Parts: sequence; C-alpha cells; structure tokens
Amino acid sequence: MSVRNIDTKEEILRIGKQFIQYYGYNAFSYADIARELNIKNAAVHYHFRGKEDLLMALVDNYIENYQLLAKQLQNSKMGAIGKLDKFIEPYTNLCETDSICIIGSIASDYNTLPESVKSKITSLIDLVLNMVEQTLLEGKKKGEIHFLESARTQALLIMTNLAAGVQLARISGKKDYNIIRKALIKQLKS
Amino acid sequence: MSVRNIDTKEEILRIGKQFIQYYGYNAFSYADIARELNIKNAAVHYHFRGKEDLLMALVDNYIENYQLLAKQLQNSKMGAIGKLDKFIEPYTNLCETDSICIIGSIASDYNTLPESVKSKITSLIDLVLNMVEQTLLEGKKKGEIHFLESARTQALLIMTNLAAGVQLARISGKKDYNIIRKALIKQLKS
DNA sequence: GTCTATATGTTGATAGAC
DNA sequence: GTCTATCAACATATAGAC
Repeated sequence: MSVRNIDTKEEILRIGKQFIQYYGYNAFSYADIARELNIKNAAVHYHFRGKEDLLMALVDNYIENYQLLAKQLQNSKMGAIGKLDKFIEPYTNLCETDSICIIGSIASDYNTLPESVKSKITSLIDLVLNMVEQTLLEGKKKGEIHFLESARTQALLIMTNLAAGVQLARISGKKDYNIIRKALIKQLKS
Repeated sequence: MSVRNIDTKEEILRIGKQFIQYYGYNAFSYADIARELNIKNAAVHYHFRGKEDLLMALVDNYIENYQLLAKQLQNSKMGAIGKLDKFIEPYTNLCETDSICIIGSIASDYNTLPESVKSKITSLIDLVLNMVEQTLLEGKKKGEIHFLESARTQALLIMTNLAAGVQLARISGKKDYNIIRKALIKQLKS
C-alpha cells in the first residue's frame, strides 16, 4: 500500500538519522537499518537507491528543519536568550543518547563522502550560522545580550563549542557539556 | 633485520595516525596502510595484532607527546600566550592537510570502538585539559591574560573551539578556523 | 512494497612458507 | 620480518518473484 510505503521511507530516515548521529556514516549498514525495522536489506535499497542517496535525503531533511526553525525565530517575540536556548536545546538532547550533531558527524567522515553530499552540507552550515548570527545581532541591538566579536565570529565560537561539546560528552560525560552550555549563555548575559 | 622492523612499526604508526585524522578509524583498513608502505596486509598484522591494538598504540603515542609538551610548558619561561600558541599550533597544522584532531576523530567513532580504547582516551583528554588549565591559571596570575570563567571552564571552551574548528575547516575552509583561532587569543588578551 | 537469491568486493584476521 | 594463500564475515547493490 501507498501508506505503508511512506511510513517505511520515513522510518528509514528516522533510523538513518539516529545511526549517523550514534555510529557515524561509515559505521552502519543498510542491513543494520533493515534489522531495526524488521524488513530486508533490499527493501531499504528500494526507498533509497544507495547509501549516498539516504545521506543526501537526511541532509535535505536537516536543511528543511533549520529553515523552519530560522523562520520561527525570526517571527517570534521571544528574547535573544530564549531563541538561543531553542537553538541549543537539540544539542542538549543529543547528549542524552550519546549522540553527536550531524554536522560534526559528517565533518568527521568528510573525506570519505561522495561529492554530492560534500557540496550540500555547506548550505546546511551556512543556514545554521546565519540563523545564530541574526539572533545574536538582534539581541545585541535590543541590549539583551553582549559580546565583543562580530556576530559572525561569535556564532562560530558558539557553534564550535556546542558541536565539540556533545562529542566530548560522549567520552567524559554530560558534566563538561553542561559547563560549556552554561558558560556560553552566562558570557552573553554579562 | 631488527632495524628494518622498528622502522616499519614506526611507519605504520605514522600512516595510521594520518589515516585516523584524515579518514577516521572506521574508514581505513590494514590494506590501505600496507599499500601506502608497499608491504602486505599480513605484515601490518605482525606489528599490530589487530586494528584495536594499533589504535591503542596511537593513543599511547599521543599521551606520551602531550606529557612531554606539558613538561616543556611547565619548565618554559615563555609567556602564557606563547604557551597557548604552542598548544594551538598542531590544530593549525591539521587544517593544512584537511585533517582533524585525534580526540575529535575518536569521539566521532566512539560508539563503535572497543572498551580498551574507550577507557584510555579519557586519560588523554584529562592530560590535555589539565595542561591548558594550568597554562591559563599561571597566565592569569601573572596578569598576562584575562578571563571570567574558571580556568577549567575556559580550557573546555578553548579546546572545543579548536576541535570543532578544524572539523569545520574541512567543509567551509581554513578561513573560519582562523577567525576562531584569532578570536580566542584576542579574548584572552583583552 | 517487500521479498529471495545472488553477485561482487572488501574487511579483519590467521596459518604456514621463505 | 615479510610473504602467499586463504578464510569467514560483512558490505553495497541488483534482478526478478510475489
């Protein structure tokens, strides 16, 4: 049935996302996804011709989600700190499952990825950085937050703190991540 | 010959280090190393029984090197900024070859690694963080650098900025890494 | 839309010759 | 110390049945 089809495709994306963030792109197989969903290897190939296509779809998915978040933040009456919390929240959730963000995961495997993915991931990073940059700029203008660097530089600092923060949390635990997260916010407030 | 033996073992370590930082642990094989050194797969297994053993040796290697650097920095009359530059330099070099630091690389593959490596990598992180922390503390005491957070927190921030900075550089180029690197130092100076 | 069956390559690893 | 030869396990992927 058509409904079942859509469900399975979505499920594959869901599991694929999980695996990329938990194991990394090179460390899971279509067989792993199939096992998780109680279907066969070949069924996964039906929905996504190859692993490369699955990864592309996943990146597209993230781009869509961040485009949505960027719009929500733009139209929201929330303060800058509240908006940044919205951005930080997913990283905190990743820590709970010993997972890392997709950008960090892809960056680590970058030199083994097909060109198609390499060029697409740049858009995702641009999108995220611009969103944080705009939030920072707006918050500074309103006097809600303070920082000395350019908004772009500050966005880079925050993003790298979070990306490597969740990676570190895997090894030394959530404590270090939380220290980083709190310090970030504290610095912007003071 | 015994001499040849040692050379090959060292060469394997050298290539292994390169591959881990360029491809990641799960994305290179003993065959890749063998090809690079014009020896056979089996010869690599002679020097390091399994991939796990090679990784262990590599981590041991890093621990030794950082222990040496920590001692050098302790005994040096260099200023805090100079010492931090010594710490930052390797990250900058990694960017030149599209490589990432071993801690980031291992963190990304962490959930697929054998327990033996998992427990050992903690020591390496402790070592690096303590070294940076001590350098920061000493520099603050001497009035050479300034920061508001605890030295431990500041060390975490710097380390995550650099680790994710080199990952980002792979994708969006060295420019972003250099922005991060300069901002780090500038903030400590002001 | 999912299956079985199969092809083809690569992986990590070992036994035993030189 | 390095080789050849070989292994079982797993990878990505496709053809064709149901």
